[in-house]
Amino acid sequence: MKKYNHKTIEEKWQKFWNKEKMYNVNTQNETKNKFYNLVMFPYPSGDKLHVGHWYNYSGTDIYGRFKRLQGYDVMQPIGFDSFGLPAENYAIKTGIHPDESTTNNIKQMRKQLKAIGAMWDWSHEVVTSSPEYYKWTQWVFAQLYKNGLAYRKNAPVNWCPSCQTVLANEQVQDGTCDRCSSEVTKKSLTQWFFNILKYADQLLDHEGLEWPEKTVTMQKNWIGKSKGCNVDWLVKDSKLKLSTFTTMVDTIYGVTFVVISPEHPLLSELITEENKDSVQKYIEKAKKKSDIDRMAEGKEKSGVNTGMTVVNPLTGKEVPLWVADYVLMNYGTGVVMGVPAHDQRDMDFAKKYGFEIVQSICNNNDETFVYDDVDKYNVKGKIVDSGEFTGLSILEGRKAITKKLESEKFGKETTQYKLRDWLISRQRYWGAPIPIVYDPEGNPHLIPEEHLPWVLPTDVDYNPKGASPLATSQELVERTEKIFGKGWRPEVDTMDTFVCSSWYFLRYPSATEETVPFNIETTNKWMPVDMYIGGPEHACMHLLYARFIHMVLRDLGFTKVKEPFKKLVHQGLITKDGAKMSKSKGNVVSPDEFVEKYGSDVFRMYLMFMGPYTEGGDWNDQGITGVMRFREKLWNTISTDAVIKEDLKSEYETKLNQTIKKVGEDLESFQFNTAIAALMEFLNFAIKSGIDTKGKKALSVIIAPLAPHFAEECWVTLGGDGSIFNQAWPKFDAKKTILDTAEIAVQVNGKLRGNFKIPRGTEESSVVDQAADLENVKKFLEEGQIVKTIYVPDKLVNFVVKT
RNA sequence: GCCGAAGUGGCGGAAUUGGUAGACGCGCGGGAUUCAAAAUCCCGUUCAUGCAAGUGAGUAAGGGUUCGAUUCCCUUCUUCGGUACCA
Repeated sequence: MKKYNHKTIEEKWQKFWNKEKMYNVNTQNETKNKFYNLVMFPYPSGDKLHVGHWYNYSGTDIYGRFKRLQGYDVMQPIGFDSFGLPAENYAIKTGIHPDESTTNNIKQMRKQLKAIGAMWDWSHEVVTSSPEYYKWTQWVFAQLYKNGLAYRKNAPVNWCPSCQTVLANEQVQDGTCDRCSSEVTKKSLTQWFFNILKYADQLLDHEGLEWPEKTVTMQKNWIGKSKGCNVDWLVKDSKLKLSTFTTMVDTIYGVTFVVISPEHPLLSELITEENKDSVQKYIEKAKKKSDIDRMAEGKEKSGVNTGMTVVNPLTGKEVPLWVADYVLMNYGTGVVMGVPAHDQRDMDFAKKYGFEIVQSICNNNDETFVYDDVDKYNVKGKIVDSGEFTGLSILEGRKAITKKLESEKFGKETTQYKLRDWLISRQRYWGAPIPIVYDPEGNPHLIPEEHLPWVLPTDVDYNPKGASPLATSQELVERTEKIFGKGWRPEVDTMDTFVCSSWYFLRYPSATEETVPFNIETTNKWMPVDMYIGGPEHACMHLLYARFIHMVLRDLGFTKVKEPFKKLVHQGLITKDGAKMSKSKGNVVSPDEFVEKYGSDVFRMYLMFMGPYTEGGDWNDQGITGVMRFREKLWNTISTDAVIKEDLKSEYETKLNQTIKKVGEDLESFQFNTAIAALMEFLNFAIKSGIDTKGKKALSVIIAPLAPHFAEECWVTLGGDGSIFNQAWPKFDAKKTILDTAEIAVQVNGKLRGNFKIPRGTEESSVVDQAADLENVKKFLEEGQIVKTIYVPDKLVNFVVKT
């Protein structure tokens, strides 16, 4: 028996896999059972890989290797999502070009990714900041543009007046700039949008996707479709009309005020002279507050009177028009009808400013209620004090009132979404340039495909004053004029990095192709992604954007596949001392020292043994010795000759079959912790019973996804041929997974009083008799009369005794 | 505020079509081995009580359904995550 030297052994096998190109997939080849195993690609940060990445990629690789052993042609690509803010900030700080720092970080991370010993297919690597990739990101933009899905409109950005620059949300701290602490304001810029709303209904349909229920719910809530009614209110002494959106038009007789958002474009025309000052002040104050600030103030409402009144189209009643920042401009119409009797927020507002509270609906017990759950009350309540509609059920009333409003042209049934169109413009340097140029009249034109990649200029000031960095490039202007003519100007904004990551899964299988973004035939062969693994924080952004872009390209005929990600799993978060790991907190745990000391196999097994994959957990290294001991014992057992003890042979068979079954099921469902526990249990038994070569081989194969280098070494030690990953997952005999004896628990009134063994399948009467005969059971049975006996075959007897 | 998830030994965690709570591992205690230590092996390890057999309590707290509840229902508390006051 040789000593197990993880360092040389792991190095040896990584070299072997590399040399044999074992995990490089030729996507041109025919395949009957492809398996596209995908993990969300990393951002190449200067922090390098931490244990959280290892956790993420270990689970991915375990699943991929498991699928390979099950006979699938597995493709498990990796790449880098390399455009983004951190590299740009680093450049501003150090003067090092983002391209240089990014390239260095990628080099570092490649090395670390290789140390995992994962079956990455490096032949299909993508780097989103390379011209070879972003050329096609620009092509994606072009497809949307040509099909009317990309358009320009004004949208506000965070603006630091002191730095003269646009700030990301994360750069705004309590309303101030995180660099210079001056107060951040809003500035309106013309920006590019993708019309994701057009796909809202399709995105709501998750049919056929094997996704966590929670994620589907989150996306549905994010899209937030709701049916309701727009109602028009005439403004008294004015020619203006205000439209409100409501999902509860049935309460329109209970309206006692109307509230308008401080950002509403018509607001300036809706203030009486005497209220001008106070409203102006209020608007100024609201402008400075971010949406998060507004929310942080909790239930405390604020508002101010415009002095105007509006007219209820059904009752003719005049109600006051107020301004309040609890009304958001970016949802509905930016104007809300106030129904304090049945809406909590309106109730809070009315109580604070003394508005009348008028009931217009009640439940079936004639009680009033706050209308916070549409579905709950649809069926239950009815309309009261509402003229001709009184007495109708809420649902009937809603229909009747909508109909009346429509016939009198004061309203219209409408559908609203919470989802907004996707703003893709960024006033940043380190991103894919938007492939647009403007003619001398300022009209946008798509840059023809022959000029792609429309390369990112290098002669720029990363920290410009007042405009996007690309605006400082002389070369970009010259290039534009040279190609398009005098007076033509380039677009200077770049694309949101989410655009880069919204189609990379289409690029992977075709990554070696230079003339197309992706080969349609290859795509139809390899898509959809069969398993997609990544953090739950991407539920509403990346996972929605990627589905959207995929749907657009699908509708344009580039793929026949309906949805990009068939199965989805979210790994849990690994924290350190309860906090997310970050350089700024100084709690980043590097995997490198553990890999050095224990090896990749032990380290990844330990990470997986910490708990369920989807839960994550707080990092500590206290238990890693247990996994280390497990590997040592397993190595000793496999590399030592032994025979199975005669008296334990049948139990051994059962245990082995049980373990093969259990480990297979657990790997399939990402319960790696219990898979490892089952392997440990089997090893503990095998040390007692002895194990033959057939058993050792089976054991090596089922542990291979978890400890790939170790398994390879076991395989050659056992005289196996080639790589263990060309073996098949062992079959188990279902009949042999069940022991022929069973243990019966005996309860009296549900309390355990004893147990005994029976041959499986013993007759009920016999088991009950034996149970009643146990000394400790007798004692309790004598205390009263047996009124009932419950028998669960091969499991339990419960005597119900009455005293 | 709203939405979602989760609370089990000293610690990480296991067990749910309702059927013996604490698998597996860490740690700890005892023993073997050793001149000694490390490593390794064996035994024990939810708490209380008892020499023991056993008994009582116990899965965040309180109630309910049931012969039987970590598992189902209601209420409350705590922690974590998400958040765009969605009319």
